[in-house]
Amino acid sequence: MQTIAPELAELAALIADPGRASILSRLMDGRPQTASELAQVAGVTPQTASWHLARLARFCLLKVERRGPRRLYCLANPLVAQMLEGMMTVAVAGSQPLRPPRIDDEMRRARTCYDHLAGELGVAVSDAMRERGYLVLDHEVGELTAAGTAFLCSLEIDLRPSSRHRRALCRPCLDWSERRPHLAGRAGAALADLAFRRDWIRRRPEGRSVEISAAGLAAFRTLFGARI
Amino acid sequence: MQTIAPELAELAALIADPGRASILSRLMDGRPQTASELAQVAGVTPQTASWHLARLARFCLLKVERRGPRRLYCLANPLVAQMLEGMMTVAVAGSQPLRPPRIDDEMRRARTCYDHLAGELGVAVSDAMRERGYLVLDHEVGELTAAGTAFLCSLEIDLRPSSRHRRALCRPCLDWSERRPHLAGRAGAALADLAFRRDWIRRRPEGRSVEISAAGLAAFRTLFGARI
DNA sequence: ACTACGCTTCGATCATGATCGAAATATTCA
DNA sequence: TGAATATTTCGATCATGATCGAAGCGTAGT
Repeated sequence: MQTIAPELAELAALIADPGRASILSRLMDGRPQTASELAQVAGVTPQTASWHLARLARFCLLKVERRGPRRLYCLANPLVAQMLEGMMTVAVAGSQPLRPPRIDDEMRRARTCYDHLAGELGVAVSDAMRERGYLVLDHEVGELTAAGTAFLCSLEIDLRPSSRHRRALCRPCLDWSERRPHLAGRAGAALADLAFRRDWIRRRPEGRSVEISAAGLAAFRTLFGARI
Repeated sequence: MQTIAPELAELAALIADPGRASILSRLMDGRPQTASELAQVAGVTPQTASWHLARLARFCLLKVERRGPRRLYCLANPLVAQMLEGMMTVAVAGSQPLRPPRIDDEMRRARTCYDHLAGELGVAVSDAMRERGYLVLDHEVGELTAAGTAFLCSLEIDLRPSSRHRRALCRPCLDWSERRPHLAGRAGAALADLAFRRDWIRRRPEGRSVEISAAGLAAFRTLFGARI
């Protein structure tokens, strides 16, 4: 019986190293990062990181872009991000009984998940939108209502599909720190984009977590009705 | 920065062994199987398989049910199946350039993917339903149209949600052998269930692949318009 | 209670691959 | 062209975990 089990094992082995897992996890913030930065994140020397990055890129998990003397790495495509999403969801569930849930507070509070909001912020915004009837969001399925579409349009959020790749408008993404679904898909990405543009949230120099500005806190509370 | 990278790596390491990958891949057919069967699939001795199974079960990737002197193992929950789906999709894409795509012919022809149809059959049926306007199916998003709902109802397919877990009615699952999406979710599961009940397809004693009966071939062609 | 069978635990062996120092390569800027 | 910096390649070392034989355990049937 020929199956894809060998390929599956090969892929898993690629993620099974703590250093590479850290790199992939870090790249889930969607921003291209240099080999040196990723070496630091992984807690290994640059030459070791280089070896890890080469393996990940050879398997097309990573895309590399040469910018001057440095190389910027990022996840190869949304499929990889979605796969990691799924694995993280199972990972926290599976390792739960043994390990105390030691998650960085800033990370839990607010972060980006590839291209959309996650953490308490992401879940709170999604919950609020659901309560207002803008959204139907489940562990497996998500749908933006007419009212929700109108609401997002009133915020000048562009929900038109990109020409390149067709993407789901609205889909759930299981938040691994909150263990509840939050909004992902084009709508989630557009919302995060808006939040950055209006300076509601700012990327912290270190890590995937984001800082909620005072204006952002007010906006999420009043505009969305988020309890945060 | 505390992340879930360690847990992610731990989970990946669990799948990274060829034997365990074979076991997980095999269990994707949705049927509980004994430790001995799985040992044979993995190509290892029973005591080695036992060790693998214990590790998988400890991480809650597998559920075990004691039936007499033997133990039946199956995937712990649909989340695990969906994660493996995602990994397989990336795995075939990533390892493609190097490896010749040596996939078992029967497997490619028709198989089950956890609870729905896959392979040429699964894709052909999904394509046909799409062409008839029953279905909108994309790499990321799926929707059953009113006509599609009516069609499935006319086949006496029960689309009511199960009380236990809410599940998506209609979602795409990327077929790793065909590299195209096929129908999954409650609708896909119900359709596969119907196909088994009407003896359109039969499980082969060995492996995950299914055999299409003569009646099945006729049914898929005439009822669905599938080119298969 | 005894036997048969499926499965698991223990112990020892062995192979794969992660790591880093040292050195080479590539790119930009002066 | 030469210096500075980022990154990769090479080589040697070392640790983790996969494997199977042997033995132990638990369940079902006689």
